[in-house]
Amino acid sequence: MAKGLPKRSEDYSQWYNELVKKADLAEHSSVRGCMVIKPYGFSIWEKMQAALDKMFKDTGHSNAYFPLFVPKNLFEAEEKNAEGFAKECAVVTHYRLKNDPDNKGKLIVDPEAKLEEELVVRPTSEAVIWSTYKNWIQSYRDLPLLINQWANVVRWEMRTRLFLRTAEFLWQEGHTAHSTKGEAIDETKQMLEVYATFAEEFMAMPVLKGVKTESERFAGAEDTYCIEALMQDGKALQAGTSHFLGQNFAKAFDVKFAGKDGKEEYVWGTSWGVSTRLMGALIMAHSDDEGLVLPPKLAPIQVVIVPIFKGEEQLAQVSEVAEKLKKELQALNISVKYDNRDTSSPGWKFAEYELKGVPVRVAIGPRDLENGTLEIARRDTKEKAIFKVEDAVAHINQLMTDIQENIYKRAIDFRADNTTEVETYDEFKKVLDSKGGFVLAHWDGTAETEDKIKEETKATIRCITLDFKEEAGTCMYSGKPSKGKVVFARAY
RNA sequence: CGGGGCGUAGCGCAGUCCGGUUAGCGUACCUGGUUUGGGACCAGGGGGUCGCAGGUUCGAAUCCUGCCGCCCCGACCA
Repeated sequence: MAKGLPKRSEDYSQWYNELVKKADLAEHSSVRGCMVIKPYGFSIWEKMQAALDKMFKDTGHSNAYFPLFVPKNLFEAEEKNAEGFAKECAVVTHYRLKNDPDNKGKLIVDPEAKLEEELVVRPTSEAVIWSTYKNWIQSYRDLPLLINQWANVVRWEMRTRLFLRTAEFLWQEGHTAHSTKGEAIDETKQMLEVYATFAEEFMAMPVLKGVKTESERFAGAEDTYCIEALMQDGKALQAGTSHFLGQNFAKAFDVKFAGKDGKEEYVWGTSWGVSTRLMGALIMAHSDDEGLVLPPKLAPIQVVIVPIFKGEEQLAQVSEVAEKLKKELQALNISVKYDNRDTSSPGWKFAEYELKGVPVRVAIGPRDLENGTLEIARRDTKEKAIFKVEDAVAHINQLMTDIQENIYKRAIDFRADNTTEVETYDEFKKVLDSKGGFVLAHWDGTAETEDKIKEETKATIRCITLDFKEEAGTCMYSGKPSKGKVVFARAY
């Protein structure tokens, strides 16, 4: 077990916190609730970005960038949205500092430099973007408008956790405008599919696709679609959302287009986003008491080669084999690190790369040189085996696929084991307290019932899944009629 | 915003209750040597505004007052 890393079974949340820090993903900054994403953590995020960005481009979207600041009058234009975020907005009220006359060397806010119109630091960009779209859209020929931006946003959260909820976070937000309702809904669903595909194929993390209930819906949206993942501690995590905005923002910002018939109509909108929260999801979906377990497709280093040697001469001999292997793997587009530092021992390196989740480790030592072999270890199962040097490349290449599939399968099995259907409220509570996970139960469709359940059990309705099957029943809480079972869980 | 905790070397901590050598330990770092198939060892060395500001005292990391910051637990949320 990794030095100083708490066990998941003893304290899951401490395990998470420590892992994030020890694996060099991120650390707390001197600013409350904000984090520094460290190079290793950031390179995972970059890999996520690259994969997602390609998927966005492949579905016809273009990137753009809109400002960080939102004038208050713009921000409040869409009332529901403004209301929803009002409690957690950072606001810029002044534009200048000056020397403190009473305290040499210190600065104070210059009271004379008060802004007439306060600027809200964006908690999301609908307001700025829709006020811009007003100028970009005149006719049906300008539609659809398919824009994404990679940006930071600020939400003044009361309680924060590295990656899972920070006051400032990085994300992408797609904002599209369409001429018909149907097209906008299709876009909303398409992007949900993109997210689900990304989660499953790249993060190796199975997700439920569904629709949020009214109380969980994005403020200002008609419908919020989401992907929900299950973490190893049995809590659910919303990993991405895609919103059908109807004409709400178009009306708030007066974005109309002339149709072929010359009639003016409001455009239909969508917005969708995933954030650095995905880092938290990735960590909690696969990692173990030894450290991170990264899917090969997102691992900054896919293969690490550790030489075992005495003296420079031996290192040179080992290096010959190692460098050759490295080149051959790189030719297959596999990222390889050859760690030939003589400043730490092989054992130390083994532990270190396990902590960091490197999928495959190769060790080459004098014994191997004699036998023409090397040792290959996989992070997900901790299996080690000796291979002929000439078989290594093919085997490692195969491992990239195998590990990706194995951890995905493991996560699917875990989710299956932790998804429970219940009929009664007693059963519901028992499952929540014993194993957690997704709990499927009948619900009468009212916000009141949902609230009561949340209050009493801390579980929320994660979503009504897209493959929701109609099945008459009675609500486990109120006994009123229900159309089918929805997914409950305690969530992050 | 409530409750709790913490702030002493890069990191992790002891020392604070009960004031008193030159502020200590582990780890990391530097030098030299021996090592290296699962977090090596020996020897030597460098590194501190004890969170900040006042106060009490012959003397403050330690006591008093005020402030600041961060973390954790709750209410709110992606």
